[in-house]
Amino acid sequence: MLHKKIQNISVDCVVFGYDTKTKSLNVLLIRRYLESQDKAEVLVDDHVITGYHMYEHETLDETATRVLKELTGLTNQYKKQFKAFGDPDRLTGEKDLLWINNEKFNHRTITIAYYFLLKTEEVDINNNQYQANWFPVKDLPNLGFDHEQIIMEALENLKTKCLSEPIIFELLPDRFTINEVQDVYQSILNIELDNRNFRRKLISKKCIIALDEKQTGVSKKPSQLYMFSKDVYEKLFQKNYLISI
Amino acid sequence: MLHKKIQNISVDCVVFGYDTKTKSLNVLLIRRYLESQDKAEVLVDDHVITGYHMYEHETLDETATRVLKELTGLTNQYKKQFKAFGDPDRLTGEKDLLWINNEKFNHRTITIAYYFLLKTEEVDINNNQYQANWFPVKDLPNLGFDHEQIIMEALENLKTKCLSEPIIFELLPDRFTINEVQDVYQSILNIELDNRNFRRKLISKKCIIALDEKQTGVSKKPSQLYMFSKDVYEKLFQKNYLISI
DNA sequence: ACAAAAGTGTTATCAGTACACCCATGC
DNA sequence: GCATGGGTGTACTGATAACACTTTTGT
Repeated sequence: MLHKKIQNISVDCVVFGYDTKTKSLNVLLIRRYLESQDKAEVLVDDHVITGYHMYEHETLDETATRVLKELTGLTNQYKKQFKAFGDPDRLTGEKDLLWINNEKFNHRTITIAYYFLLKTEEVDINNNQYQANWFPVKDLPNLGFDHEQIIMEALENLKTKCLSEPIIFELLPDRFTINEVQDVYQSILNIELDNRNFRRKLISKKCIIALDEKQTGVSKKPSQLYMFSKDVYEKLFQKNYLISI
Repeated sequence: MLHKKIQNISVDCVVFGYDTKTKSLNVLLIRRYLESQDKAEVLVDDHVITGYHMYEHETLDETATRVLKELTGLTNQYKKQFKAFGDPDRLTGEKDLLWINNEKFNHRTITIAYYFLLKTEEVDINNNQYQANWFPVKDLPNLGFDHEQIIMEALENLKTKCLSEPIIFELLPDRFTINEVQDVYQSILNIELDNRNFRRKLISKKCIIALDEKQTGVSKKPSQLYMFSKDVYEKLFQKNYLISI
């Protein structure tokens, strides 16, 4: 009883990570692979985001947290419920039908979609059963179900939200350089920023704290490291009601 | 088959309207009333927002549109899906249980919540079966289920959204005064704005068009009427990526 | 010494804020 | 003629945007 699935409700999770090396915003996808019964033919071989049915006893947030933990082992990551997807035809692609029949899924399932922001280096993708891999949002592979749409809407929401809340730091290591922050903004928003102006603006914030440390192991001028203090941010936060329609 | 209910999924609609007379942001609520079988006792007498089960063949947006139409007769109103509510205990208040048992509802129902923005004067609340009435968001009556939470989260979303999109005009008549717009912002955001600055800012926008008309039937200086041109707005729109964390 | 990325300053323009009085109308 | 809300102008301040060169390090 306690772990009874709700057959027609699932939670799907778009997991965002940022790769500082390639300066790419990535999504964690799992492989969807199905052979015919005689193993002569590959019926389905593409990718999906991670998700699972809701259990009777869970809140939506708990389901999302459980799904992320199962994939990455991580808990306490930034998460945001951003939209429910419930079109009657959202699972009716040819390969989706093959997959659903094989897995005995409900054809009429609505999904509550979350996105997570996490530090790529905290995830060991080789250490899980799902053949999970990072893919750049700018170059996604073939995706099953309506998952491309879900990822794109997650990204839209993230674009808006990163402008007004300091969630960008969820994607970076605890100690980061100013240029890394700029790179993440540029990757998410798909724009170019002026380095001097950006640097001045960011450093002027009290919640961005310069550390007594520089980068090591780089073959160039090592850059100053900073941290973000959520504590300071929350103490100084005041909502501004700037109407800009 | 076509109209088969999905028993554990509903769409609930927070209907916002603005009363220019009382300068109040209102929510349209329906009465929830239940007597005991011998009619000797009133078991439930409070209010809820409007909602209904999703049908198998519908998208979520279609369900929301249908629910609004049934309550108000209106279609084509601004609507926004803003959150799903799925706590296991969201329908477990004492009166909620009485109500659910009487209506044969599913105890474990998740709801996808929408809010609508509409022009109060377009709704005839006397002309429907639900005993619907407007209530100020600042002075809500007792609400059933988790509907107070749903309304409050809808309001939070509306607060954020009205700062960056011209949705405020959905709440006003087609022809409005600048001061009316200011009043709506003040009601939604619960702040005071400087009239001169607000007026200058609004009039400077090309999508706000002065009409060759003034108010009539007022016992004071009649004010200039304006309209909002969605057309002009969309032509001139450009996203600004102002990072303000 | 060279390559590679880090870091730095000034100016012009625009937007936001604060603030108090006169105006036009209906009664 | 008076009560009511409508409408107006200016000066200050802070933020944004545009723009090119020097510095520091590892190799």
